[in-house]
Parts: sequence; C-alpha cells; structure tokens
Amino acid sequence: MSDNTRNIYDIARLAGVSIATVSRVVNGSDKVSEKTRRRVLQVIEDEGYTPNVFAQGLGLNTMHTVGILVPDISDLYMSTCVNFLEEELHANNYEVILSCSGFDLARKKNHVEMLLNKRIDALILVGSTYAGDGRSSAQTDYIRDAAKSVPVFVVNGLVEGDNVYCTVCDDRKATRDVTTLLIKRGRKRILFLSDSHSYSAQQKLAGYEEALTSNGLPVLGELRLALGNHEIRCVRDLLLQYQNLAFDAAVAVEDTIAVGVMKYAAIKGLKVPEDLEITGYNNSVVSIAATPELTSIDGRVEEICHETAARLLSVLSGKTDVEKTVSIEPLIVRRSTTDF
Amino acid sequence: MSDNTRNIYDIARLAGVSIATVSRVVNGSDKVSEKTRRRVLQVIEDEGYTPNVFAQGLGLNTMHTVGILVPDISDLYMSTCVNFLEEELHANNYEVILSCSGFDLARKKNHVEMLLNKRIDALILVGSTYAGDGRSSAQTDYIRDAAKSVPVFVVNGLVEGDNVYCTVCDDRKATRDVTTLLIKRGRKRILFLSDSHSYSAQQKLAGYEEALTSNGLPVLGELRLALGNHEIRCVRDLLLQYQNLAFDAAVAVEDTIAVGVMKYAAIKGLKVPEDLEITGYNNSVVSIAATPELTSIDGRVEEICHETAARLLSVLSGKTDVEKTVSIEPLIVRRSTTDF
DNA sequence: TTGTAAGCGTTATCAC
DNA sequence: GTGATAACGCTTACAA
Repeated sequence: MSDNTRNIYDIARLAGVSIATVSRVVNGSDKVSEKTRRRVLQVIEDEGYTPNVFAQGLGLNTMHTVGILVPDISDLYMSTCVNFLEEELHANNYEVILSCSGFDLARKKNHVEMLLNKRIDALILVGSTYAGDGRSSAQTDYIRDAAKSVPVFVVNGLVEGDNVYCTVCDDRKATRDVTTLLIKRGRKRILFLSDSHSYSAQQKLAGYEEALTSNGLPVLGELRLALGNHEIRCVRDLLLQYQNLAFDAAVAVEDTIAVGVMKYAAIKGLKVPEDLEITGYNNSVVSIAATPELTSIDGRVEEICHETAARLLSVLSGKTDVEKTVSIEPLIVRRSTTDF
Repeated sequence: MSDNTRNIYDIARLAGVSIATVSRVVNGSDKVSEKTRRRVLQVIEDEGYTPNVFAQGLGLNTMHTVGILVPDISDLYMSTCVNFLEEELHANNYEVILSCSGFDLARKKNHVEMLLNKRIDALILVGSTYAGDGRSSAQTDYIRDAAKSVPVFVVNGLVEGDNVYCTVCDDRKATRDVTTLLIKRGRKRILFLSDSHSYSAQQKLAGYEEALTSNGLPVLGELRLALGNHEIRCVRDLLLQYQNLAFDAAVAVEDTIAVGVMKYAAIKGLKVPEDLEITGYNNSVVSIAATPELTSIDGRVEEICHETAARLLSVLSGKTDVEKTVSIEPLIVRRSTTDF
C-alpha cells in the first residue's frame, strides 16, 4: 500500500549534503567526516530510508542473491540442505532464490535458465539428480553452460567443469563398509534396493558390489532391485509380489525404502535383525520412527552444506584457489535392525 | 564469467529499429508491425538477449518476486507447503525468495524487514508460529506493518489486519472430532500432547477440551502435556519420567510426538491400540513408517497452499474482492493406532 | 572531505 | 507504427 518511497535525493536534501555523500555513508566509506556521517545516519533513521535494491542492482550488476535449485523441496534430505545453506548465506547477507525443478531434464534446464536471468551471483544445485547418471556428459552440459555466467555449486553430486564446485559424500565407501559388516556377520544373500539411477545411487551400488566381490561373494542381478520410487508402501508391496526371492539382509539407498523392507518382514513374519538385517540411508527421522529403530548411514548434510557455503563465499569474494571437489566421510549409525 | 551482456541498444541497432520498438516487441505490444516484430525477435534469438531484470525492476518497481518466510524449512510440514507454493507461483512467473526465520520474534521481524527491502510483491508467512499465541496483538504488529507495503498471506495461521489474508485448517474441529471418537470408544483419560503455544496448538487444545466437556468428562491439567519440542525420543523419555501418569489414549499435535508415545508404550509393554489409542497430526511419512501405522489428521496442505496461491495471484492482479480468511476442513486418516 | 555528473538498461510519454 | 527522450534511484570516477 503506502509506498515508503524516500530516496537518496530526499535524504541528501534533508541532511544538507549531496547524494554522493549519502551513498558513501550507506556504503560505509571511511571518507566521510564523523559529523556528516552522524547527521546523514540520523536522517536515514528518521525517514526509515532503505536503498532501492533495483537501482543498486543496476549499478553494481548484482543483487547479492544466490539461486538454489532443488528437485523437490519436500524431500527431507534436500530441505535440510536448503535450511543449512539458507542460514549460512543469509548470515552473510546473501538472499536466496529458491526454485524446484523436479527430476525432468528439460525442466531442470528451464529452471536454471530462469534463475540465471535473475542475475544471481551463484547457483547451487542440491541433489545428485543434477549429476545425471555420471556417464553421458550431455546430461550435464547445461550445468557447464550455466557455469560460464556464474559459479555453480553442486551439493552431493559430481559434475566436471570449469567454475563448477562439488561437495559430495563418499557414498561408495559407506555402502561398501556396511555391506562388508553384513558379510562378516555371515549374511550371504544381501539385497540392494535403489530408487534411481543417479550418480549417487550408482556410487552406492558400486560400493555394495565391491564389498561382495572382495569377500568372494557373487554379484547377483536378482538381488539388485530398482524401484520406481521410495515410498514405504510401494517398496513393501513390490517385495510381496516376488515369490521366490530369498534374502537375509537388505541395503537400501533411502531410509524409507529400508522401512518398506521392514514392513515386508513384519508381514512375512521375519524377525529383524535375527532373520533379516536391514540398513537405511540418510539417518532421517523415519529411521527413529521405525520399530525397531533403523541402522542408517548419515550423509553428514550439515558438513556438506557448510563446506559448500564456505567455498561459495570464498569464490564470490574473489578467491581463486578454491577446491573444486570436497568429499565428506559418511557415518554409520548403528541401531536395532542390524547386529553388527 | 562471460557477461552475456547484449542490451536493448544492441538489439535495436542490429534490428535497425529504436529501443522503444524492441521494448514493445519484448513486452508483446500489438502496436508493432508483423514484419518488424519478426525481425526483432530474430535478432533477440540470435543474440540470446534477455532483458536486464534490475533495469526492469527499476522502471516497474517490481521484480515479480514473492517472499516466503518459514521458521524452519527442514520441517516436513513447511517444506511441503513451500513445495506447493513455489510450484504454483513459478508457473505464474513469480520468483520465490526464501527466508528461514526460526521461531524467535526478533528474528522474525528482522527477516520480514529484509524481505520487504528486497521489494517483493507479496509476502507469505508459513506456519502458525507467525500468528503468535493469538492473544497479544503486539506479537503480530510487525505483520500488519509489513502489510502496509505488500499483501501478506499467512498459511495455517490467523492474523487480523488490513491487507493480510489467511488460510487455515480447522484444527479445532479436527481434535474435537478425534477426541470425541476416542470418548465414544470408552476412553476416559485422554492425554493431550503439544509442543508449542502457537495459535494452531491452542486451537487443537480447545477442540480437545470441547470434546471432553461436551461429553461430560473433566478437563484435567495433568493430562495436558506441554513439550519443549516434538522429537520422538524426547517425548518418549519425558513420558518415562512420569511415575503415576495413567492414560488410555493420547492426542498429539504432531505425528512425531505420537510416535514418541508409541515408543513409550512399547517400553511399558502397553498394546496399541488395545491398551492405548494414539492419534497424530499432519499425516506425514512417519505416520506410515511407525508400527503399527499411526492414525493421523491430514491438514490438507495442498489445498491450503493452493487457496493461498490463488488468492495471492488474485490480489496481485488487482482484484479487490478477495476473501480475507479461508478455512479448510481437515481429514481424519484412520490407521492402526486407534480402534474407531 | 564533499559535490557534480555520467552511466547502468529498462519502460513510458510524447511527438511524428 | 515508430522513434526521441525523460524518468527510475543508485554508484562512482573525477573535480573542486
């Protein structure tokens, strides 16, 4: 309603100085006498003046804004990321423009383009879905394109390119370790459940297979399940459909998938962990909500986000020796669905 | 890196027209000959020109941006809201600036102010925390203040004021209904568990008490538990500390709180729902992750967000007959922690 | 230390 | 239909 439109000219007039001086005061230049500064500051205070960000943006060609792109903000993992990132960026006076692209490549491209048109200072892509399947570089060309305009930061995904910075969790090691623990416990038929073909999902699969191989166990295609999504009930129902699929352990790439396996076990009368050991991924609230509580892998989101934000700030402040890729060690959180 | 800085002058020159004509073409004015339009469009295409949003903002005093303020985006309820809101706004060419304020009043004020300084076109406050406790209007004055600059939309909270629009879920009815169902089943000592004193929490409490009263049951202070947070384990542990607190049902204002009660029941050897019936709130993934699956109240987030976005768009398009308050009917989702 | 004036890239109001 | 040109509100050389 009321357009609180005091501008720099008003302040200058009321303070009896030129607009240049007002600008200097606002921007904290030290080339202003204390007396003048005080007077101007007083007027600014009295009038409730705030600089017009559009005009500032026009002159400086930046609005201190970073774009965050997420496939789905209602996903707990990603919303947690956004929470940490926003907090740190806000604390450093950057505003966050949020965009939710979904998982479709065309829409991702479109969203990136729209974000770039907003003249953001940097772009953060959250989630390994933006890394494509890690094979065809065509899937990530739009990211390298974007990186020609602004620095791009990928959270939990690996993309090669100039001006693109990645922070990942060593998912491969995590599933390798957890699978190895299962094998040491004597488990022979370990199911691997995945809900996508993202880079991250592939890393997890690789870790699982490495563990099998290096322990002399066969890599069985029938034990590798690719699901359409990670909804608890879908996983449960899919498992129930299989007639003769025997397994004594399950490694899931998502907590909810693991809970789906638990639901299946309950229906089949299988005891967890005695008959069936299960591990989840992400250490989310559902791992605690489940009964028994779910052993899970903690991807250390907070550290990943902190690393990302820190390097983003470095790059934007002009530093040139910023690490391109940082890998964070995941943690295995032992709970009651495993015996190791 | 590369500043793709073709501006309107470049396009005008290359197309052999004036900048005014380019502007007309870009903005779809019909007062341009088809021939000219085509030529200009071609040049725009060739050069990959996009208007500078800052300059546009300067002239129009808007950047087609709405601010969304959330206390905590990693909270599933709110991130779901943001997901729906962002989707709908994006589809209507509005960009979303996201800010996470936390629950502290001073920080809320600060975040609102920062958002307003960004010259947003509208402000959305997600969560009943912004409605304060519904008693002291001092707690919401900053919202009415903000509403002097831009229309403010409160999601799931009630705030009186000019230019502020609210969309709420009838929480009171929901807990009244659910409590009544419990009473009809013969439950006599029904626990009410809440994690805040927000407007929404108070409505839920009111509904619970109404049900007790109108069914001739006493309202017992000892059965009204106020928790510091809604973490599953905290709830469980708090309950375990009470020595002589007997109850045969529990109504929680959050699914995770209800799951905490379930964990307590498991430790105490209480059968759910035989010995203890439990209801949650929000119908979140944890209500399905829990065993047995949790009866919950669905606040119909999607409808609430849709209502909000629709009215926001109406207001911004200049409509004046937009409803100030819309209330959505919640749904009771029966699962296995209750017998009704 | 302060002021003047030239951009920044649009949109909008006039003329023509 | 189209083209000059004046805003829009700020930053920043350059002058004083």
